[in-house]
Order: sequence, then structure tokens, then C-alpha cells
Amino acid sequence: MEIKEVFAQNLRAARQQKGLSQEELAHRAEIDRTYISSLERSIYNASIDVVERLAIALEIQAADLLRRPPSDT
Amino acid sequence: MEIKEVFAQNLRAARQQKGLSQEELAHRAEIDRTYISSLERSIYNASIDVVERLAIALEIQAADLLRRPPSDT
DNA sequence: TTGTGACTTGTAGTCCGTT
DNA sequence: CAACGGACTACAAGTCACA
Repeated sequence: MEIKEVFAQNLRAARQQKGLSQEELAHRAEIDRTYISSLERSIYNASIDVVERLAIALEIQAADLLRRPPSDT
Repeated sequence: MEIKEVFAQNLRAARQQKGLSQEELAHRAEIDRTYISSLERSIYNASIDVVERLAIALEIQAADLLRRPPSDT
């Protein structure tokens, strides 16, 4: 499993946990709505500043968005 | 402090902890030596696949390379 | 052994839309 | 509300010569 897939899953899970739509998250993180959609579908390898902006908007640690599930380690 | 600076410091610290030169790490991670030099000088916002390749070469977690020092939180 | 400048190429990231 | 397309711009990715 590639890191961008891990990131995609963590991102979607964290966003839904907060009850946010892609558009609301996009606004908070100042990132394009369609790009967040792409990230959740594992299209791109986000750069670390995008990871951090999303983490801040989601009120979690940037490192948490890259954390692999226990079953995968 | 920007995330790329956090990453740069963590990268250099982890590399030196392993007693590796930039060139040796470059070889292990299959990344150009001068690019690693750039990353350690906070030139770029690395993408998450590069972060992971370096983490694997350093035998640490990708998330650890993004972790901010306690004094910074 | 590492830093740096100059450069090219590939992909990250934006903005418009439709389904 | 989200998936998806095309066309674009910005910047990461990768290479080289040299200090």
C-alpha cells in the first residue's frame, strides 16, 4: 500500500470524523475543493505543506495523517 | 517555523544518528545527493512519497520526519 | 563531504465546468 | 455533496558542473 493511499484514507476518515464536507475543509485549509477530492482518491502525492494545512484545519497532527494502520505495519 | 524546516531538521538529525553521509542516504533511498542536500536546507516542500522513501532508508516512520519538537508545540 | 547555481522535466495544485 | 474532465500555472523532482 502506497503512502498516498494511507494519506487518502486518513484524510477522509479525519474529515468525516469532524463532520466536514470536502468544500468546508477546502475553505478552512485554503486548498481547492477539487484537489481535496483528488487527494481522497489517492491521485496525488501531496507535499508536506499541504499535509500540514489540512492537519491544522482538522485540528490534528500532520504526522497522524501519514500514520499507517496497525494491520499494515 | 514552517513544516519544511521541521522536516529538514528531523532528516539531518536522523541521518547523522545513523552515521550516514548524504551520499550514502541518497544511494539507499534512490534519490539524488544534491536533492537531499536541498531538503536538509529547507529549499523544498517534499512530497509524501519522498518522505516515505527517506524514512524507509533511515529505518524510521514517515510520520517521525514530520514531528515538531516539543518546544515548538 | 556538502553547498550551490543553472537548468529541464514531471507532477502538484488551481480554476473552470459537467455529471 | 462528491466524482470527474480539460487547461492551465506553480513548484517539486532530478541532473550536472564546480566550489
